[in-house]
Amino acid sequence: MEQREGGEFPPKISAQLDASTAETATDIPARKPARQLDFSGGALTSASVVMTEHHQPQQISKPSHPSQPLQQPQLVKPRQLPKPPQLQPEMLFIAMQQPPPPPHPSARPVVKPESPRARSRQNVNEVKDGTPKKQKQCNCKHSRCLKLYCECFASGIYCDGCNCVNCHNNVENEAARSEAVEATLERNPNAFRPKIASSPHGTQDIREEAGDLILGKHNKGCHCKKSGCLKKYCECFQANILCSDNCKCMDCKNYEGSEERQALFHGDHANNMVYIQQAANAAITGAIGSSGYGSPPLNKKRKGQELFYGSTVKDPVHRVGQFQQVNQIKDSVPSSSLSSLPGARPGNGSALGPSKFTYRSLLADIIQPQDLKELCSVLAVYSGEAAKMLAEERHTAEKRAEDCSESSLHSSTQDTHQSQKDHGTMKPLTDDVSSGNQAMKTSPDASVSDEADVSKGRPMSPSTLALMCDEQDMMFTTAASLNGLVDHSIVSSQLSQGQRLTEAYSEQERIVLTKFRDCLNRLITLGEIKETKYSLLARPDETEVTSNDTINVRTESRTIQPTNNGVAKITVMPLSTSPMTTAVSSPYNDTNLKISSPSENVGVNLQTEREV
DNA sequence: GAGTTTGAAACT
DNA sequence: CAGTTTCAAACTC
Repeated sequence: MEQREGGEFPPKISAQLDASTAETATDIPARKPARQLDFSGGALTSASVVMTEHHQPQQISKPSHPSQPLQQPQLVKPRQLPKPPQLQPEMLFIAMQQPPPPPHPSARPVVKPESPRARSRQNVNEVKDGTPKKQKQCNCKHSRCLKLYCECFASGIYCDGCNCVNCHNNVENEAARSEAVEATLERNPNAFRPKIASSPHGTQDIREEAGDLILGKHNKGCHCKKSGCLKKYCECFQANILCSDNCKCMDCKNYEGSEERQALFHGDHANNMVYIQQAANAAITGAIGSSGYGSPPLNKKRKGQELFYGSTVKDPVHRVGQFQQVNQIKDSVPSSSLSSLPGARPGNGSALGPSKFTYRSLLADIIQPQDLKELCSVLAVYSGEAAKMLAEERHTAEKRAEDCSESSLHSSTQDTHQSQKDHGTMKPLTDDVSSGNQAMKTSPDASVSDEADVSKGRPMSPSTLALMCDEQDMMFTTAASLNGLVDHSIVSSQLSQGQRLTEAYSEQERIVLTKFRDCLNRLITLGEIKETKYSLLARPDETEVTSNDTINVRTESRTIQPTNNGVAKITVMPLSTSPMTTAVSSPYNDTNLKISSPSENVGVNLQTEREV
């Protein structure tokens, strides 16, 4: 209710008729304060002019409308179905013009969401899971929805279906609305521009840096005093960004490394990993807006808790914390460049889009660029050696095949017998093969015999070959050929050179992938160790391991499935949900490695591709 | 759901 | 620019 004012003015301040209050009380249509009225005409012009040059220091560096992707969708109010369709294109257009605000006063306020609150909420509502959702409605009572207090207005959209009173933020009151926009722009040319500085590079960078911290920076900064910047009162917090040097907050706890902040995210949420992963996924996909993180598990703390440091703005702790964040950002990159960053702060440099959460890969410290290079080098070497070895073996096999062809007739019956017997022991053989190049040792001529349809004693069709993308298939044929079921002299003669090459590649690939798998397994183990460590640290109430604690050394199933088309999949399914996501690209053309985490809660899906 | 708290916006 | 008031959302009960 209108405790404070209602239709009454503050008793003591007679002359201080707030324009909006007066207007509200009297219901005078869109009348502006004297100042605004006086300049409305010229102000407009001036405002327009200003718009073209209103670049703020923080935003100048973004000629490419960084936030555009995020905001564009916001401009189209989902719930506006019944409303003027003609409006939306315009808004969209204006959105495109974002940096230079609408040149004409009549131009709808099209502007971008200004209030971080509005922005973040919108984001939440619209992009949470990639599916637009109904936007929250405002509840304005005294602003006629023509001031930035109103989320809708601040977002540059018409009110529609809101719970507001005496709303003028609609088509019917376009004139008043336009005036309000002008007035608002006059006061602050950036009023409708995003408050959170975003990446000048766009969302793609969000992906690229998903493994590290993703930062945004409030252009003006917050001025919180009592919330510790850990409640939604704080614009930074609401936008899920850390406070920056732009902020003038007191007792800020919204900085990287803040215990209170961590408690909020990890605290009583046993399943905090889910949130981490959500954030990671959000960052990766870039699908979530500034608050797409949803509602972080807010620990409803008591007031007393918020006064821990008692220090004022930007206390040393704060600065240290923020600096830590910077360090972490740069961690995955040669760290030499960061330590000397004067006043390095979150959001400095290439501030990324309104991201809400910062996630850092558990492997960030483990995997270094040079490691990847080395790995690729090793794999390349293996590949080369494998090729060499295969060539030799093939050569030997062909020789042997010639020799055997003479005696094959004699032994065919015997071999058949033998093969049936061996079938019983084939499993162990298969297992051996799956673990490495063992198969080739046990069946030197595998590459040759593989290409034959053993059961029918004739060459396999290309389609059949293509189907042989399963390791076990290869194992089977390998084993079968080993048993001499095939008349190599006949089969080999029918093989095309291309098929041979394909098989050779398969073997080669299998060797490389096996090595790569081993490497990944080690990597996973390291990640698990780290995760376990962090999991323990994340427990607010348990700083040390007790006898009841369980340190999860999880097991996972890993399978490797080489295929003939040059693509192999290594699927790792950890029991936990550690968000491992690392993109690996090799300097070598023939080893293009991808490690991704496509599923939300499940696990890691490691994919290895080789461009043949 | 009502009342309180909070901080941005608006204003002086 | 600083101080105050207004406002609506966030929060608490």
